Amino acid sequence: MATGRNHRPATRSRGIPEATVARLPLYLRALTALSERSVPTVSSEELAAAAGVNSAKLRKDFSYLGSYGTRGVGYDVEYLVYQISRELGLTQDWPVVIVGIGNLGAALANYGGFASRGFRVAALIDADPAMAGTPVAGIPVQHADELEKIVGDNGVSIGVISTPAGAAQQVCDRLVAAGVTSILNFAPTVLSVPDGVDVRKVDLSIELQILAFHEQRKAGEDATESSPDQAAPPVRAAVGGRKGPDGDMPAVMPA
Amino acid sequence: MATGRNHRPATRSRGIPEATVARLPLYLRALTALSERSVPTVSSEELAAAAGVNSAKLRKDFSYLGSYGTRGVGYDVEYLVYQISRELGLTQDWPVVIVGIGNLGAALANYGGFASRGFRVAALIDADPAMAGTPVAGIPVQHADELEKIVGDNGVSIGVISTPAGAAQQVCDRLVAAGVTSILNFAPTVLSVPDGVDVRKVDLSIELQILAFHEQRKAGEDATESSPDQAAPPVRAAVGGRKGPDGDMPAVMPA
DNA sequence: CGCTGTGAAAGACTTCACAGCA
DNA sequence: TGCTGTGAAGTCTTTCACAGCG
Repeated sequence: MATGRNHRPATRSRGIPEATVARLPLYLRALTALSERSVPTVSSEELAAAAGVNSAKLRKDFSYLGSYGTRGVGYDVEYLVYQISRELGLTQDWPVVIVGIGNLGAALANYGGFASRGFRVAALIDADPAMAGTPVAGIPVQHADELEKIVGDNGVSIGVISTPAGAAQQVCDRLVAAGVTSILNFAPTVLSVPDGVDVRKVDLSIELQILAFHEQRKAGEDATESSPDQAAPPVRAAVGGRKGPDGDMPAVMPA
Repeated sequence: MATGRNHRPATRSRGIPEATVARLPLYLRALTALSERSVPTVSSEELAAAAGVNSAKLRKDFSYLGSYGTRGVGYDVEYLVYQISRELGLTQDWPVVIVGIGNLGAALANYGGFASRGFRVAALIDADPAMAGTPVAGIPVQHADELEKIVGDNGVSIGVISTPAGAAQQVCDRLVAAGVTSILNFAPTVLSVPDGVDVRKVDLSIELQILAFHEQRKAGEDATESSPDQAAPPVRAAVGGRKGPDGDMPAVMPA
């Protein structure tokens, strides 16, 4: 999923597997909920259920962090919250900027899940001068001209891009030039960045397309693909002799 | 990433690997951009760069769909757009409902990436009666009481949940009871659903936490973890003898 | 000759199953 | 006894490298 650099390319000794890192936030969320309910300890089975994974996976994941459980008992909730937070780097403060304050940017600015982890929204930035000064989620929007100054003054190393696709690469370049080394990209574009900069992306429509794929499968299990296609299947340019998936292909193939 | 059912649990004959399915939307996006620029053909190398993957992976992915390229030439852009769309089930119309019209719900309603694929926002639903009737992105918001009727009348099989975490499971249950079999969940909760229902989740803060993890790594490469922790490391309840990751641990461990 | 399509090898991740400690 | 921690096995994914077709 990450578009950024390859982590742990060769050595891989004390490194935590990427798949495990990606699940730590899930565990943390489940543990935080338990903590709020003052639950003192939890078994791998219970915690796994709360996080939506299976217990073997969870135990294996935790084994990369160290031996933080007690055999016959389970895990101490508070202690584990701390250990995972520390591992994820959430015991320190991360100032972030959000660039592009449309609906999505506003949603992000308002999102409680940032503040409650180590993230502090240092600034909201938008290219529209009309927005400058308007507070969103209690934070005044600043003009894009200020970007470099804001990043520098606040020591921002993480930037969030929620601009339209067309502006994303340019914003990205400026963020990187100003010193940002991690970027979360919501714009539907592939960003190119120099080595040493991490990019992760969230594309709102990709997940939906994956669901559609599986949904189609379900529907196709009994009825053999109903509904006439609305777009005429474009016949392949010059060459012939395509070999598609032989099974379920009605009258779509260009002879 | 998916919280839903296991796809292709045993048989795995004509199935496309899940990892490939997850990349098809990326290829589709890159191809669509090429198509708009009227580029007729593209090599695996070029397309891979545009999609942010490597070319071997791309060719392997396409090999699961069939032999749609021309050796010595590359892929026909239009033809490939069609084939991938079909494979993903995007040649048909997918009515979706979005439940929870806060900032995020509004952002989703306005998001162009849905409509341009096969997705049609059939309705926006919110629990707040004050919002009923207000149009968002040109679509009037309807009250949650109407949920079952809307889903039934429109034959909705995909639902998007952008409510607060507390409401998500309940909304999910109602969607499923009304006939929805695929759910995209933006609320930071693990949803439980019956077999046969797919859930995918997008958690805005998880990606940020993963970035923080890597960012911390970068910072720790030279200086050995500065800044005094703001929260006192909670000492483990009763038992002692924890064995953490030996290497980089300053004065954090509970003796 | 150039680029696709694909076996085969390598690598990453998950699951199993049980030894071992509290 | 009960549950963690973990080697080992199994599965999925990526990468290599080259045969083969246009």
